[in-house]
Amino acid sequence: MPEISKSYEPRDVEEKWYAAWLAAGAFAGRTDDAREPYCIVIPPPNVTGVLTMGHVLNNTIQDVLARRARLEGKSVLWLPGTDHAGIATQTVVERTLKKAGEIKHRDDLGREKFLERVWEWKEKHGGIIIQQLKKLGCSCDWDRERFTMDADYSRCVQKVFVELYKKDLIYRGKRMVNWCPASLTALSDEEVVMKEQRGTLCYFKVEVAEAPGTFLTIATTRPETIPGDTAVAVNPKDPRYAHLIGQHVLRPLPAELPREQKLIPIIGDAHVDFEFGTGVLKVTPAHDKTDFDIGQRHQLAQIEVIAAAGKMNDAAGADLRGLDRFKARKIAVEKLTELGALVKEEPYTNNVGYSERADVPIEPRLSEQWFLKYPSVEKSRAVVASGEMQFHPERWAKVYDHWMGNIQDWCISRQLWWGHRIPVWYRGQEIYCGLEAPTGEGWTQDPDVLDTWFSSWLWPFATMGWPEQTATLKKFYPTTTLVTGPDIIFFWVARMIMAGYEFMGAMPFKHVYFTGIIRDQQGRKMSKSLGNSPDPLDLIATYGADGLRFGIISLAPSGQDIRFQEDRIESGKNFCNKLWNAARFRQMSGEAGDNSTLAAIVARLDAARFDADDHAILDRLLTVTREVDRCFVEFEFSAAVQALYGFFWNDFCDWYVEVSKSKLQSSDLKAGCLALQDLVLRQTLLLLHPFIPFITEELWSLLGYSVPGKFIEHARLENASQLASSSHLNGIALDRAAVAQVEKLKAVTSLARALKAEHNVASRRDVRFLVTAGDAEWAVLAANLASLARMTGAAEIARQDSVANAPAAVTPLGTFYLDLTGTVDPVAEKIRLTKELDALTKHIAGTEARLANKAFTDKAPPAVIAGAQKQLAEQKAKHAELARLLKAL
RNA sequence: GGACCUUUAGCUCAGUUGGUUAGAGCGUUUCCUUGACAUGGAAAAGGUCACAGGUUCGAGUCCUGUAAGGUCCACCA
Repeated sequence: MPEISKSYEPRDVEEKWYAAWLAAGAFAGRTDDAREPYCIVIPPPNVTGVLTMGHVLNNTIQDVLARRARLEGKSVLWLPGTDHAGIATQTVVERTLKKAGEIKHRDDLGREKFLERVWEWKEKHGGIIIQQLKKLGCSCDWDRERFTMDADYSRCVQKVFVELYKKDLIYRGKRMVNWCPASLTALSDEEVVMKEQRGTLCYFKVEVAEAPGTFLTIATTRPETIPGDTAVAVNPKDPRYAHLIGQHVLRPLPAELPREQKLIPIIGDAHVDFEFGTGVLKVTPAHDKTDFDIGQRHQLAQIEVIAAAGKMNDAAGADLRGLDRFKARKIAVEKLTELGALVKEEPYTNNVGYSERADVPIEPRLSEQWFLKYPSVEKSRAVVASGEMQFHPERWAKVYDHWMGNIQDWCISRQLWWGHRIPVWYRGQEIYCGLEAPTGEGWTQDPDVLDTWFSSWLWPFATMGWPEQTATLKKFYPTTTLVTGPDIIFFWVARMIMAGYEFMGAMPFKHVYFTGIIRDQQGRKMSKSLGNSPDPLDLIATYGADGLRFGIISLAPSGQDIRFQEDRIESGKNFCNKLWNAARFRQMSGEAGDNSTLAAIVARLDAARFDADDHAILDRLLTVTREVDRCFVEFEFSAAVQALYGFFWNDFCDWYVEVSKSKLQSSDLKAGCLALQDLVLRQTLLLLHPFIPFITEELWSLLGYSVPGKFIEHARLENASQLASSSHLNGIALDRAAVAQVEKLKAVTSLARALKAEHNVASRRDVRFLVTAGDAEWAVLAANLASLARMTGAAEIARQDSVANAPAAVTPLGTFYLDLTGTVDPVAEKIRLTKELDALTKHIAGTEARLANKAFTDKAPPAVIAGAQKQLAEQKAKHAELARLLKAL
């Protein structure tokens, strides 16, 4: 067996094992066995993307789940892939080509040529994030990697479109949509983010045509759309204006129009809030969603004044024509001023919709688009509400339910080139929808493509070969767990559920785990533009993939946003080093580990020869195993990692390994002690493996725990019960008294060390402790004298009947005196003891008061009362001893 | 406007159905290279659990309200 080096160097180990796992086919999802399936489909990252901290968190969790499931003996498939990410990718490629000076606009290339370039780009950059996921250790079945624009995947998308079209769930209509003037495409409501914006509220007056000299004042944030106004609306219950309904006003712009063309009606509509502004609303049905609705109710004309790219068109009039919409806003105000129509301007803050991708204000615009009436809504809503599909944390179920209850039709067409082309053809008034182009002359296909999410929503089954009833679908659908961020609960999760019911007749996953959002120290979301995100690959280079994984999991509490702290990643690395060195110590202490199964090792352990420390560490091992178990059931990964950290560092290394150092001197105790170390190390490696797969695999191998030629990942050398229930450990009769005894020894050690530290001899290893103790207490101490002396750095620990004039500590196993004749400062010692005594006196008073309270003794459960009584007795005993020491000074 | 979340040590967070003297990591202070590990060991300092009421023998934990911060949804020109 090769010698374990002094410190852990992740790089070589990681590369070696990843290659070995791939070579062994350890990640292959198998359909040819009878084991219980466990399946995760990856949230497909954008094909042109690079790994972010969000990906690290999300994919680490998925890998943890997949690897744990493998260790539990399940048949695991983690299905990977990437998303074509319509707008994002098209924008990136177009921008790059522009920068290179190749084109001014994608039209310069034309659709076919441009798409060729996007595919080239995809081939060149598409694999980057996949390689990065491998560096992180992700155990995906890479042979099954899918892409949302693969030929057969595209086929699924088209099939789904055609089916929904035939069910009349997909329809085309001229509607008010969110138009992105930068990308020149429609967007769904989910792709629009509201941003607060400081602007101006502009008040202008219009004359009532039927009553010259009477003016109405209107407040607006968008004076540039005045040429598109086709009415003025007031609330019919508003006493100020109700009598004017049915009359007309003269719209001030475009100024050049003749009077009769400026006349627009005054209408009454309940939507108008008479508290707001002046209570008079200008109605622009072609450029505002609410106004569009009002226009529908009153059959108003729609005058479009802003063209697709956000520039004013001819209808906007001579003054505004050709101007950018924001420039036009200023000019419109100037024009109103010239006309004497401007009343005032005041600063105003309101919310404006922005295109999430292009980050420009969207323009509500009338256009011909395809819409989807969501299918299987009720089932999808009910499955979450009933708890049949579980959200973790549960509260996201409410958010989901609220959205499902207020669901709006989905605008699925996009005026882009990169994406799935809409399978619809036109010839004159004829429309044909089908998988293949219709036969006959003169048909032209709809130029639009589908929203990226219209392909993503099929991900859980389109990746498995649907619509064929493949073995993969049969074995792994519905999948087990989806791990994703709550920010795409509507974009993706909800839609996948609906698609699952509509096309598979079953929910797509049983659990959805929502990770937190990773933020920087100031609480800002990590983003490329802010430059506040560390590069995960740098972190891997510095701390190792295991260190990064351990760190990110440990700082990710379930369901809360995460403040990133690099020192937690560092502590992940340190933990790996600790694990490494504990294994090193084991290796240096004696022959290589036993390579039989854990169950066999346990069977050979001679429980009768366990000492108290053995019982104590087994007790802790059992506890942490069960705790990790619970954490997996409840999706509390950071708690699992913290439990393992505490167990291994404090209970095993700081105590058990330290006390072992004495036992290893004894030929009598050595074998048993090493066997127990092996047991703990094996179990700990198994429990840790899902979180830190590389180092655990390496140590498992270096310690000789492998069955020859196999390793943890694919050997499944030990079956599910190993990990899940620790049933093999349940067979060992743990001695509770021994466990309690070790707790006392730990307390004694700590108090003795503190005593030394307080007297500035912490580092000396030649001090003597004198102990006054009862026979029973001394018996315990005597049995552990060697390790106790080592742990406290004492040359000797000796029993005495009484000790005078020495600093002392009252411990659960007698009073310890520090034998430092001549160096005691009675005054300081007196102050120290008095302080301790005072604190204790207060506690005793508190406990006594509690026990004297009849209400307490009547109503509190007996166990609580007994506990208080026991506590009081202990406090009093300690108090008496302290008082005696003080008196003796 | 509606809903949800958060508020505990200098920082980031735990704290299971209410029950001894509220914990961890990092940071800070002091000491230590003792034969796994200085990526380490030992000890210590540091908290009126946001605030105000209430329920209870007992509240960090349950209820009501308030404040601050955050997220999502809707949106009034």
